[in-house]
Amino acid sequence: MTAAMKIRNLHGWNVTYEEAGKIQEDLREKLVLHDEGVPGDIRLVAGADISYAKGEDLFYAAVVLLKFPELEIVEQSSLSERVTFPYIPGLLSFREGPVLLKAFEKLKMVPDVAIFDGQGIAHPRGFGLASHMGLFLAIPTIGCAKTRLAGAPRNEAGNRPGDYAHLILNDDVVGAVVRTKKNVKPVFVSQGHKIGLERSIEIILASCRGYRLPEPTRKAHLAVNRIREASDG
DNA sequence: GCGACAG
DNA sequence: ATCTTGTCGC
Repeated sequence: MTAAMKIRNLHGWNVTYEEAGKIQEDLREKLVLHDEGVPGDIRLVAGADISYAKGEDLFYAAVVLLKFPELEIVEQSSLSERVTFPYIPGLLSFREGPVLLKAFEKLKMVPDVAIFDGQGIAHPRGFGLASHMGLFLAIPTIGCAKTRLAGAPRNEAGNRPGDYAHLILNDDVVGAVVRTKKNVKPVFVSQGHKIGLERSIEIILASCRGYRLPEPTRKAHLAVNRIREASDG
């Protein structure tokens, strides 16, 4: 996870909102949207999440690595850092990306695929958080968001776990609304980088254990909140 | 101008 | 995302 550091330094995160949008448009062309480098037999999946107190700029980030398909935690890393970039729909990666990348850099093992709490290409400029992280980490990534940012489901997803409906944006399939649990709102899955949609959906479903959100995301969420409260905040 | 808007 | 109490449903 060290190659990412060079790329990030070349990139630079101190940009205007307009420049950020332009960066996304440029980088989206570098995305690989098919299963490339994704082992046929995945053994390690990563989940990452951020937590912070309202009105505060101190962010806590945590990444957990789970053995797959057992989904047992085998490694995790975390850190806290000041963040000033505001939350702007469509530019989330510029706010949460830097600290998330640092958490990944502290890992000893490299995951076969990483799941992020946000969109992959189901984004206004086709370059959401998961895509951004995938390009910088140079590993397969999947976006698994709790709500919609862009696109519209072609139809309503069934109510059975595993049912899904394609997400359409500008006549393109950019993801899927996936039911991970019966009678519970579906999640928005989209490929981030180096992976295709069908494989992304398969991995998300195989990562669920009775809850709406996949285990990597849940575990990272629990971990980061546990760390934040233990840090007096 | 109006509505939408990941976390 | 965070804050926050109770409440409805399987």
